[in-house]
Amino acid sequence: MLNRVVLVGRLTRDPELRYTPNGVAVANFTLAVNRPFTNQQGDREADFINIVVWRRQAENAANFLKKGSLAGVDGRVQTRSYENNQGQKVFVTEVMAESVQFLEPKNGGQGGGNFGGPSRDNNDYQGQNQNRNQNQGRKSDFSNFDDDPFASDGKPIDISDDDLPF
Amino acid sequence: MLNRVVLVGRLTRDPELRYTPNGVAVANFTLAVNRPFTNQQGDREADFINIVVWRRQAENAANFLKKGSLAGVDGRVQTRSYENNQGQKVFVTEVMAESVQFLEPKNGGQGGGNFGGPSRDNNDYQGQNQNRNQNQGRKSDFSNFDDDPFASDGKPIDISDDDLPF
Amino acid sequence: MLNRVVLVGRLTRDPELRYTPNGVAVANFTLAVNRPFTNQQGDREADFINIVVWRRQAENAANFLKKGSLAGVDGRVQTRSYENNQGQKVFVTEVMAESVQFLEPKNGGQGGGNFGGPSRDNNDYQGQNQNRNQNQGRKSDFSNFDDDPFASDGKPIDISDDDLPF
Amino acid sequence: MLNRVVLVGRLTRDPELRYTPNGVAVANFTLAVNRPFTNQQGDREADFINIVVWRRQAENAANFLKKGSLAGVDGRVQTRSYENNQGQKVFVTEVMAESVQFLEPKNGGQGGGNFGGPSRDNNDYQGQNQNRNQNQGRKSDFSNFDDDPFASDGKPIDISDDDLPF
DNA sequence: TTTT
DNA sequence: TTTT
Repeated sequence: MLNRVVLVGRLTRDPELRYTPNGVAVANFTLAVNRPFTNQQGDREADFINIVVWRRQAENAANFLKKGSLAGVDGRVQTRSYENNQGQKVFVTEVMAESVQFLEPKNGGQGGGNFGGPSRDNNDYQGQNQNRNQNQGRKSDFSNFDDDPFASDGKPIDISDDDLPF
Repeated sequence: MLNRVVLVGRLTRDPELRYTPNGVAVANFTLAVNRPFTNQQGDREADFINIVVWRRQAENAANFLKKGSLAGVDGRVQTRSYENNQGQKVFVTEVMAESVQFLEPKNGGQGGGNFGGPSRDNNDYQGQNQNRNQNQGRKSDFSNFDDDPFASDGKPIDISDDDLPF
Repeated sequence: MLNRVVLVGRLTRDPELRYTPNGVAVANFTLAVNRPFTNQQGDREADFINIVVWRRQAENAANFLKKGSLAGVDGRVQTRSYENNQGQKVFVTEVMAESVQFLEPKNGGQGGGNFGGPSRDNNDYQGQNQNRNQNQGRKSDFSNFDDDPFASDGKPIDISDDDLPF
Repeated sequence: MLNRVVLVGRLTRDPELRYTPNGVAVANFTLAVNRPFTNQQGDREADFINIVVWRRQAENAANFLKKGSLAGVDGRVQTRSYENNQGQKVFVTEVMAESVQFLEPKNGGQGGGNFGGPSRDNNDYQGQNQNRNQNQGRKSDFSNFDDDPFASDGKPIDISDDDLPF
């Protein structure tokens, strides 16, 4: 069933990176998303939405995002519950990010790096594209960067899993 | 900042309709949205997402949706907090629905009624469309229904606020 | 960069299924999505949005959807261009569906079957879920169907790739 | 019926601002949205998506966005057709933006201004919020940056129609 | 506290 | 006809 969320906001704190017993990376952070309207007192409020990311993207988030970073998230709303130390059931609603976009420019550059997206799917998608885009020939040229995924000239960079040194 | 959620799922209970002291209608319900994947035990889980709707749409939801109804929601993620009777701060994340779509067929019909969308905006949008669509002339012909908003021939129907008898 | 579309509408024609030279399935169909407002003449118009689906989901679409079916789509907006027989460049905008949801009830049932979602990812997601949901234990039970993926009792069914007999 | 698009990308040219005979502002621009995957040649392609905005937001777009600007769009997919000078029917698919977010930082600032959202609705929403958020009182505190589009007291700023000097 |  |  359809379940889709897209958010753009700022991290309220540095991402927390952890590993499951099986060694899978998970990162948590909170996105403050300003509301497009003001409340009765004329103040602009924000929603504070908890984000969870897994695997490579969790590590990317931990490496590239920090408190205050502007980020975009594309994912799903998920709910779970647990019992707290008082034995009460606590219900949690959070966003499971399938892709995280880094929107903060670096070094006065024009910003807009992006990481995330399915890693294994990559090949599937390429296969698809190979067929659909044969008449297209339009490409963007994010060329010539090596180890440092953020070029010093401030150009926007899309960081796919394959480009990253981890 | 961008904050958009789209869900399709089933109501876990009848909507609860209330009125604020100022007489504004608010409805609450929970949408069970089945996950597209199964867990390690091979079970398909669901997310249980709390929805809030306001005003006319709240009343429409109360009138047209019930436990088990298939519904679509387009809205925003919102968070708030309150203090419970033990003096603990409880954080709540819910979806403020801007439009609710009724996806349950009625009377063996082919379903797909839709209500919601901005009521006041309607005129604005019409003004826009009047200009943009002058070359279009394509319309959908879900015609000829009168009082019963769900035509007996099972044709899909969009129920705008203006069509509804309240 | 973020690119997300979610649609619910009805097929204007049966899906067209084709195969690329490499044997990859592609299906095309058009979704008529009624606008939530009426035009100046009081008519409700619709948008006719071209959808492309790949691989297993293309075959599912061809098998389970037909003209008039109510369907949901979660995907991306894509553009491409080609040269027509008059040598003119034609620009095309369509939606590449990543998941397609079947919203048409069968046999007077309460509808809401869903197919699609990443096939290979399935395992990744399960791995994730195995960790996140250990306190959850909530499951939905789509049990006991065999060859015909649509149970005769009209229960809603999520058709994952693995469940399908192809 | 559900129809929702969210995009983040860069303008390929300055927005074109026009006025209808009735004096309603309309702006058009194209958003280049880089794909999250590379094609078979290893090139990263982009989708070039045409955006239409109306009224105040059209004027805001014309004033605040230019070729190369990073922008977010929340809107609907719309289709229309017209007859070209050769008498051929041309089909057009574009995104009608309901809100446009300015994501380009100004003068090395921390970026993320946002304009758009319904103007008339503002009051409606406030009325709603007045009731829902009485327990909230949380505001976001992105403090200590000055340069301009961000107020000196560090308050987060969404540029709503009312705040703008036109 | 969960739907089909 | 495309952005960074």
